[in-house]
Formats: sequence, structure tokens, C-alpha cells
Amino acid sequence: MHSNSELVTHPDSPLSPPKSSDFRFPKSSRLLTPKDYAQVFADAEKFANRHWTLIVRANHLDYPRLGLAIAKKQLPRAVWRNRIKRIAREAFRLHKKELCGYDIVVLSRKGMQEIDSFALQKSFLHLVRKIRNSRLKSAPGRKERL
RNA sequence: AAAGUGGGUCGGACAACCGCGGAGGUUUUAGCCUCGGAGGAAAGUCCGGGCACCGCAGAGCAGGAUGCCAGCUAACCGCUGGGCGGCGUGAGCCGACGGCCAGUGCAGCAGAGAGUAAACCGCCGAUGUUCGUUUAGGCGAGCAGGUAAGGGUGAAAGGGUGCGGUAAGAGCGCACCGCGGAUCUGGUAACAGAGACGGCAUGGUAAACCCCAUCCGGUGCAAGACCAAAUAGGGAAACAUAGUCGCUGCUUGCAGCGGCGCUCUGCUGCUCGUAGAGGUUUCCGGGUAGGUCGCUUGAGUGAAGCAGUGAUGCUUUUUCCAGAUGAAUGGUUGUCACUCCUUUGGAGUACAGAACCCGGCUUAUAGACCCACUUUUCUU
Repeated sequence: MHSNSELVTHPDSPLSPPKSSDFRFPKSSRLLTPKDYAQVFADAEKFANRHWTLIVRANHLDYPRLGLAIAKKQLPRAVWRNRIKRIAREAFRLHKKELCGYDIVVLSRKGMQEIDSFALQKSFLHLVRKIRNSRLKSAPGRKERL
């Protein structure tokens, strides 16, 4: 729970410059094909709060993977969608360590474009903590199905 | 100085750290280094073109688009210049701006009547006729009828004003204005000016059908071209099988044919009989997932000169400026700039995000700046 204490000590600046080395975000840590997405949606847990909805599934890899499903219906402007995607990516990138072994798909909410970036960041990290504490990847039932 | 008109430019800057997509280099295939990475509208997808595939002898019909004239352009519903009409003191702005004497249609209410006009009130009743009256001439009343000058209705009453004329009136006649207009002049043209003559004709509506002139094949980069795993299926070849016996050929241990026999399936459950199939490997073509190309050097950008009122064209020169594909172009911090507020501080910096590429149009846009011009006021 070392990373948890880090979160608590810097509640005002969740995006402060990271100290450890690996915060990169290569293609291997993204969901790239429709098949990847379908797999996550087929058998997954839902984590949600006021701003975000995250679909999470254990992937049994050493690293996490992120997918973005930002619907045009909910955020009609391209600028809005880009902004939400970038916030999600940035939050994911800076907290990869805590999400190891999970595939995550981020869903959008109507009216999201009104909330400022700082609030969205904090809200995302709240869900990150919930996922990490859930111990979903060690659940036996799901392992068998893979 | 204020108010305004038209056009143009920019649309936060710099640094550090953490990241993302592309190209090149290096190379220990995972890094490292270098270079560059959103817009004026990238938007709406409303027009036009390139490009790609499909269709197509030629022509016509249908359907659609455009619509004062000339020019520019690859093309256009675009742009430039000009004309006409309207608005504004003005700089300027706005205009689907061809044709309803080819045809068909439409028009509420009011009103007597609304498109081959119409007689409600009014005026007249010369002419014709009836009656009355009078010696007679004549006079009076009525009717037939005449009349669009006046009243009234209406957005609009079938040119306006005046004089003549008349029973009363009337383009019935005349003058001026308006309208049409042979012809002449200027202009490439739209159109403008003059105008013999005509005689009141020709009301409105074509974002009503329609007519006339010009133009238009369809679908869009998920176009389209290429490479192509695995699985199933198709075709071909080689090797093998459970064997054994016989025959034939010769290169003498192989090949072919036939019988018996093995496994499975069908023909009736079984037997017999009979028919069909047999395992492995390789190759070929079609083709799915997936991948590559199309994909950014182009009607390109900047500068100068020349031609043109201008849109634009030509010549020389300069430069390479995003190419993603579950989709990059970002985040944090600091300094500065500008704006606002509740002023030791805080907040904000528009509209908005490439998806094959260009030329336009339309719409959105905090704020800042520049140029030209107009009107008003003040000072000299």
C-alpha cells in the first residue's frame, strides 16, 4: 500500500511529476481491436461514480490495458471527446502500476464536458483505488474461464 | 475627437519535466539521437472539380439545377466588373433581377360590380314611346334607355390633370404627363438617350402549373488495387496401406491387371452377395481474419516582375509544411502579456479538433491590431 499513501499525501496535485521511471503508454497497453473490446464487455465488473464508468476485467498479463469507448451520442462535439480521452489516458498512464493485470474500458457520461479537468482526474483516481482494492484478478472463477 | 462603412491580419508567448502519433539515422531489436506534428473556419456536408470503380453506339423523353449583361476559372448555385431597382445625409449595403399580348389556374372580407367588367346611390332622359295639359308651338310626368364625371366599398374600380364637347357623359377631340413604340445615337452586351407614330390599349401572381435558354450518367477512399495465416471445402501430384496368390511386361525386382482377404458406410435386423470410400505429404486456384498500398508534391506555399479597372493569368525564383486508423497533436509547474473582479489576491484568454485532396458558400468566434474611406464637431 505504498502507492496508496502517495495518493493521500498529494491530494491537491494528482498529476504532479512522477518520480519513478515507467510512465510510458505504448500500444501494447491499449485495447486495439474490436475483439479486445468484446472480450472485456463479455465478462467484466463495472466500477462507476458520478463522472466515470469503468468496465474492468482481469487479463493475466504483467501490464494493464486501456480502451476508450466515448460515445458520440453523449458527447456530440469532437473537442469534448478528445478532452475526455486525454484526461483518461493521462490518469491511466500515471497510475499504471496500480492497475497491473486489468483490462479497462472507459465509458463516457452525458454532460461530462461541463466538469473541470481537476475534478475528473480526482474522480478517476477514486475508481483506480477501488479497482486495486477489489482483488478481482485473484478471483478463481474468472481465471478458469480464460 | 466621436459615430460609422468596407477590407485584411493575429487569435496568448517562453522555459522545464512527464507523455503520444510520424519520418530519418543508429543499432546490442530494445532503446537512443535528430527533424517536424490542427484550423480560419479543420465545422455544416450546401454547391463545384480532381481521383477511383461501374455503366455507356448515337439521340431523345422523364427528372433536377441555374436564370439582367460581360468576363475569370479545372468547374461552380463561386468570384470580378458593369446595368437596373430599392435603402442610407454619405462611405456603402441589399436584390431567385428571363417570360403571365403560348396555354391553364388562383385571389379572404367588403362591395351593385374584380377581368369577354359592373348601373346601388346619383346624373341625363337629346332619341323613341305612353299619359296629362295647351287652340297651337310647346310644357310637365313616367317608361324604354343612355352615362364610369361624382358618392360609397376595397390593397386594387380598366391611365392622370385641364380645356373643349355633350341631354348627361365618355380618349369622343386637343394640350401636357404617363404608357407602348418603327427608327436613330452611344455601348461587346445588359441598358441608356432621342423619338415618327399609336391610342388607352397591356391589372396582379411564375419561391402557381408552365414556356424559353443553358447545363447535368451513377456511386463514393468503407472508392478501389495488392499480399494473405488458421479452419472447412474444391482440384492435382507423390508416397504409403495387410497381406497373399496368380498372370503379363521387361531394365530381374519393380510396375500393371485379376482373385481372396482388412476397416467403414449403403442396399432389410443377421448371413451371403453387391456398390462405394480408405492413410500421409506436397502443390495449385478462389477466398476470410489480418496486413500493405491508395495517402499526401499539390488547380501547393512565399517573393518579385509583367498584362489587366478587377477577379485572374503568365514568367522567374523559393520552399517541402500532419498523415492517424479503438484513431497522435496532450498534461503539470513556473515566468511574462492581456482582460475582468469583491484588487497583499483570485478568475479568465473565444469558436472549435484533420480522416482522399482541392476551389467556394454558409454558420460559430473572447479579445487585439492594421489599412482605406464617410459623416459630424472642435482647434489652427
